[in-house]
Amino acid sequence: MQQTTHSPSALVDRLEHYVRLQPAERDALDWLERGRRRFDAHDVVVREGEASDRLFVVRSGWLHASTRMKNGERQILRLHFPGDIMGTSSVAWAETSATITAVTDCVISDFPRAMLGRLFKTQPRLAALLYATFSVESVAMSDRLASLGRTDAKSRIATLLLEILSRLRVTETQMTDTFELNLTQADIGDAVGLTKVHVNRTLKEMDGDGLIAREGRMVRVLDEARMIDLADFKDRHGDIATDWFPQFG
Amino acid sequence: MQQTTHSPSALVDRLEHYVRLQPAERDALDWLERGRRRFDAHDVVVREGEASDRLFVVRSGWLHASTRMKNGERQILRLHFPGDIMGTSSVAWAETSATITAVTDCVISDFPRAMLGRLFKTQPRLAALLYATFSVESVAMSDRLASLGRTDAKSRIATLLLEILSRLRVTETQMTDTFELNLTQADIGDAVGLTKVHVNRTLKEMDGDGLIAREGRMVRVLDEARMIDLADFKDRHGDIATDWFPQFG
DNA sequence: CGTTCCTTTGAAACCAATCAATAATGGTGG
DNA sequence: CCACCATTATTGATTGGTTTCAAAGGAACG
Repeated sequence: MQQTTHSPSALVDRLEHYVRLQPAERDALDWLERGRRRFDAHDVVVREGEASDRLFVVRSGWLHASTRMKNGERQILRLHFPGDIMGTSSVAWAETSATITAVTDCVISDFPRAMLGRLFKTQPRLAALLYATFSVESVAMSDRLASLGRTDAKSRIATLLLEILSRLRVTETQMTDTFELNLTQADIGDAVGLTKVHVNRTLKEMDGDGLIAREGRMVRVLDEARMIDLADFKDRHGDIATDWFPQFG
Repeated sequence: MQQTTHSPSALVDRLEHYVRLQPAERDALDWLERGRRRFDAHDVVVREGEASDRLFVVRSGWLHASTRMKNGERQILRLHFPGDIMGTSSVAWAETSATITAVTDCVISDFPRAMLGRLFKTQPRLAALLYATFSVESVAMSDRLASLGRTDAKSRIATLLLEILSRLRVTETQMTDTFELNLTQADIGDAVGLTKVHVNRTLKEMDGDGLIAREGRMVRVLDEARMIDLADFKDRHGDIATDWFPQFG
């Protein structure tokens, strides 16, 4: 089970990782997390193609966004962790573009997109911050695209593991090199474009290489430097530029 | 060569495809396109890893954003057409995350990210619109991710061709089923994660199937319905939801 | 008109998928 | 607490889509 933060708002926690927020800004964000909803692992939060004008904030747990293809195969598009905003395609369309599924038991909040409109009006600095974090996500997705398009199985899985590790470290400051991998091997395959069989063989190989050690669902990254080199990994979850943001107030 | 619009601003053109803009909003956008710079085909606009605090607007021509991997391979991350904003990773970092290269001769404008900050403050409705179009791009990238991860060569190339066609139709209203494909087969391979050799064989096969017809660089989509079915293609460049935007003024 | 880039084609090798089956694991109810 | 069931992990043999290597035409350009 994920450890959750003790702040009233996971989103505030995540964003304060980047900038110090004003009380009024914290208030505005807290509004986005008024409603709490609980989901069990494997529950579907929203289904691809459903009408929705809502966005979601992850308070605790892991989820993923996926799409189902005509041939029956599934592609996991992104993983979501505490502090993430999900369902941003709702800002562009009346229907969701992906299915959001709980990976672990989790707690999420949801709010209507109109609330985002109000926030853009009243809190321009927050709007800029949301734009910047969206950009971070977009670049992280580009990294994954390059990983799928131009690297082999071992590198793809290494990229995924490193990305998870990096993202977890944002909200769990005490994290080191071990974490609970809440995904099945089939899930991993759907995330990186491989079959579960080949994921299994590749994990075994990485284990044998001394890159990782596995014990049940716990994964320990034994040689992070070598793995970063193997995957050509770039950590996108460090600091971001905030100098261009409009002044508060 | 691409036909360019005759409006003073390609960005305004593209955004008015979604909402009717106020004069003050058009003015604000025009500011982003003050500086004009011309590039020849194959010129590099910015290189991955370079320091930059600027964003770009495409006025005419095609470009692409790519990244080079340690093994020497290249992945084309996205294509850019007139009206697109490029280099958005500058809103998050001091260094560019991708190399932007001119595919054709082109004209682009650039502006510092601080100008975006001012726009977020003074034009919240435009900020919301930029957020929404960013979301469109992000979903289009998700589509490409699923295409690379879970479909074969023919479907990947079909997806790419349909995406180009769809995007060109946004700014070139008279477009039908024929366009000049300004990419080499090696470029196409770098975009969809295949070798140029296999791209060649696959295009030939699609030609033989009656899906497309080629004449030099001109590509005609002969059976768009079948191609959409083959690629499981979703057109993301239609209308977007604007109801949640804050009121102007 | 030569040079360079791009396209096209063939043969062989390879990484990952498929097919098939067996072991672990975890949760559930009696 | 244990038997049972469903899910997940693991392994082997085979197939196949794509890459690699190599080389020859074509097209564009100065």
